[in-house]
Amino acid sequence: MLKSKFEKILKIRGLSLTNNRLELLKVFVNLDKPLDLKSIKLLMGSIDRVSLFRILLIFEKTKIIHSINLADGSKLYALCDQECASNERVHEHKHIHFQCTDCDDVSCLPITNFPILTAPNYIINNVSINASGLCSECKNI
Amino acid sequence: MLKSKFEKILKIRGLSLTNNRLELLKVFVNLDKPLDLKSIKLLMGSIDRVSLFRILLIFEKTKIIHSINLADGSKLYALCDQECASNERVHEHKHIHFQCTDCDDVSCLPITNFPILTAPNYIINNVSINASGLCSECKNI
DNA sequence: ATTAAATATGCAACTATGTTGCAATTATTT
DNA sequence: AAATAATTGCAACATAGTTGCATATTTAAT
Repeated sequence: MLKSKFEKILKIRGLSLTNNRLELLKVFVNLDKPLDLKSIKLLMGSIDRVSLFRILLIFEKTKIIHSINLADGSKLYALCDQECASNERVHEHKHIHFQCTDCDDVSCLPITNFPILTAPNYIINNVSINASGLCSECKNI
Repeated sequence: MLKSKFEKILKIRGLSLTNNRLELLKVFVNLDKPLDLKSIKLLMGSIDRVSLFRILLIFEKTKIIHSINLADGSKLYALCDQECASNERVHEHKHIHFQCTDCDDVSCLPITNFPILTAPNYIINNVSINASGLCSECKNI
């Protein structure tokens, strides 16, 4: 029996194959954009709240997804790209999360020169940047 | 009857003088560092939860304080400095919130050159930066 | 294929932050 | 000092997130 790409993603990380996990994984892969809990709940149908939280947790631990805390206090969950998943150390993101103030969509900014911060007498190990404004689609409307 | 500096801060913003408001203001002014809700509750004694939230809200609206959403999802409330309070437009912060991974204290980074971000096809209006590492006190221990 | 062991699920119950409506209390105004 | 306006505390609610436990499902072993 052939394994789907979803089943492979779980198997590689040593996670057992369950309906809930496959369903949640499909939601993330098919939509491929950061989602808040409310959207995930809607898309997941009748899963138990606790089970959902537990799967989100284990997906985050095994780097299938990562969570994003925006500057406005809202929280999103998003699929990890290759860089996320391959980094064995701290789950650090050298990308910038951008929220469009028009369409509310959150995406990663295509930025090459991640700013390097220095401050006298401080040792800066981690920098997290969130930006907002108009995305490429909304700026032309 | 002479007005205390706390009473003046409230009066200037057209807020009526109440014990709760004066007490909360004193907490912020005397400690002068970002506080999470748990700490504020402890320091405030027997105030009702709802009243506390309402005062935090009105303090934020009148720019006595601002709230900080850290990259780890935690939320802090902190006194505004002059720049915050004088800015009539969006309550934008051209400073960087820094959390020490050793002592957990949150402070503002003394940074002069706030990085300017550009990305092709995006209009970036607001940039929020959180950093972590070792503060000036902990790095020497 | 069946069974045993390991794991995941759903439920009840709990904590924390945050919100709304309302009656009682406290500030401010006249 | 009285009338008006604003604030307070309470009950009740909503959402995010957690823990313990019995039941159900998956996986591993026979």
